[in-house]
Amino acid sequence: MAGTRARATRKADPPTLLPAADRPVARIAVDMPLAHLDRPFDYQVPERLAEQARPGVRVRVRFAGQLTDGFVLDRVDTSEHQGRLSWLDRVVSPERVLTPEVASLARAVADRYAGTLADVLRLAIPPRHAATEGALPRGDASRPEEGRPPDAPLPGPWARYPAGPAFLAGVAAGRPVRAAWTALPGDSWPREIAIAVVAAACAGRGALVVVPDTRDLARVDEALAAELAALPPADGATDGATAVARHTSLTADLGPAERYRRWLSVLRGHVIVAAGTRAAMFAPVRDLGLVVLWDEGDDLHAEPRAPYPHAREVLALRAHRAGAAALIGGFARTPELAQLVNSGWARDLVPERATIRAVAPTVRAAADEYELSRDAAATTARLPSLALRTARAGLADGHPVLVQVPRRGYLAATACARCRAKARCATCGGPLRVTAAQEVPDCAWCGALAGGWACPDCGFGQLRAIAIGAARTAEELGRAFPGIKVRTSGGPSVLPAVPDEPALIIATPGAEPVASYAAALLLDGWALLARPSLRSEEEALRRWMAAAALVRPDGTVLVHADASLPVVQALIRWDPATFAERVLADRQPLAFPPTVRMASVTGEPDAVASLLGCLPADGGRREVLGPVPVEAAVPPGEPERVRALLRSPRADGLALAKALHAAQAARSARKEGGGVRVQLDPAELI
DNA sequence: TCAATCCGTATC
DNA sequence: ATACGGATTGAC
Repeated sequence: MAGTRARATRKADPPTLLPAADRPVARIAVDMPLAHLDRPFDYQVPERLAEQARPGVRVRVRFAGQLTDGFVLDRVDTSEHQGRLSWLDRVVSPERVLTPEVASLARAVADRYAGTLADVLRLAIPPRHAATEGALPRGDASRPEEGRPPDAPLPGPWARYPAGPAFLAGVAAGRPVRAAWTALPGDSWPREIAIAVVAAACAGRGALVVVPDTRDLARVDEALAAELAALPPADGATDGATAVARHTSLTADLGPAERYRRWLSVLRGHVIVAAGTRAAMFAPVRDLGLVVLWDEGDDLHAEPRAPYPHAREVLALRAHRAGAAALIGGFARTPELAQLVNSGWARDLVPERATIRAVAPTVRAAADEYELSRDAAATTARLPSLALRTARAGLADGHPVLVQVPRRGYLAATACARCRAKARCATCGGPLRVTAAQEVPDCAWCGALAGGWACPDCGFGQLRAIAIGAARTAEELGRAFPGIKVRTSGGPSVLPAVPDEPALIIATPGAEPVASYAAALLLDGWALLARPSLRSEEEALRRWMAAAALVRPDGTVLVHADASLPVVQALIRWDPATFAERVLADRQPLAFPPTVRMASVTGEPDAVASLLGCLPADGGRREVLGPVPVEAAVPPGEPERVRALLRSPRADGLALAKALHAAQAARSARKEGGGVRVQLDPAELI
């Protein structure tokens, strides 16, 4: 002993430490978001932790000389590792927070998005709150199937969809039926979701509902409470609270204690249904039988933290792996969902035309382009007379009238100065942009200069920048309708609902108060369509339909856009599914997502170049566009940023993600600095 | 000849 | 990240 005293830095393991008799090796997912360390590490389980160190528990381990958090993935007999194993330092809590289902889902999500398991686990598992863990009743709740299984729910509002009853029966039978749902206008969608959830509960399975925001969540929550309360309590229920409280809602804005309490009640099986916003997509619902995604086109479903997973993708992956049913939809539809239908993964769940005619308002389009283009700041001239007449008639009916105004501040894009077709790069199809710094427009994707551009539609040779005029609409309308109450909803102050009385309700998209409107005016639709985004059309349609869905069946919707445009036709016909299919078909020959897999690499020029240089060779099917400078203004002193796009066939998506992961691993192993952001399926490709 | 420092590499 | 090992440098 005395001989080793001099080696003060050496950590002397107490000689009393003995390995566990049973499976003495723990495989640990260490909380270390470095790409080259994204794999399990083995540790020796000391005897004293033999019982506690079960798969799924949080632990502390000594990793690279410092104590780090981690999760036990597995307990095994032996390790493949050549060197000596460290001892597991501490089991933080006996709670098995990482279930096998979520562990393997998180791994799949990391692989899909070129991210690390550690990053995904941080999104999936909320921070621990020790006091809450102790306060909540321990152990498993009784399973619903202990009693007589309740009768499958009656289709109710689902009978309005030809495929509705069959879908519901499939869910109730525990089959992995998957639907791409186009919801009928009106306010019955929360109840439709709740009924599908009840069907899953009848099969003794859990359900998970993800919605974009807390407003939608409140409505789903209410519907779930009503529909689940109607279920007979399970006969075998051991405590009254368990039998009644069958669902919970999860949002990020709850405090840490309440957030963890509700999440634990899902984990422990006290509730079998969870509804929530984005982060709930990883909720450890037991026996998952159904996942639901509402308003699948809302960009809130895209997680802004690495590795930037999208709720649609995660829930589809999850349903697939768990053998659960899936209900994905909204009023509108994205080409991504159309792709899921095309590939055969999901089946259409859409209403028939006769039903739509009966419940959807009449939609009319008024372009008034000439008037608008002459002077965007003109006052009442901005409101076509038809709009004023529509509003007046609606108010006379004794109901509120909704006015949807796009938000300000959209980026400048370019279009043909004559026919207004969006200007695209001749080389790769990306959008053209004009910056103050240069006279010749260039492509935002590949950087190719577009000197001598000519419009492919009309042959005109001049571009114009597109920007949106001020939205002084509320003021103008107030003047046009003296004596009528004008209320606004949007930005920081969102009205959840308004009473059924004559009033003008001015709202930005997504902030429309729930009401039974006599009419809706969808202003500046042409400007929404001119946004420099690949998604401008589908996004415009989504916003229009969300507003139009609040209008009474005998009401009128007036959209401020050219009626001959397919996207406007889709609104008039209330047929977002066909439109999404068409958008998808249009993107095929252009090699645009989602018909191809795209990834973006953003960061300082050197870092992006080095990452691209680290990419392993591929079979030549991968394409690199750029890098080009990022358009966004750089604060003084900040380094310039560039972006490269990678494009590959869909079938090579996993290989693309793997290559990007490998490139990041090579860079992080070499300690190369400079933040590089790697994003698969980037939301905006401007 | 020894110690202080640098660089590269592994992290169970 | 950080910590360690091996190589390198520099002072006695």
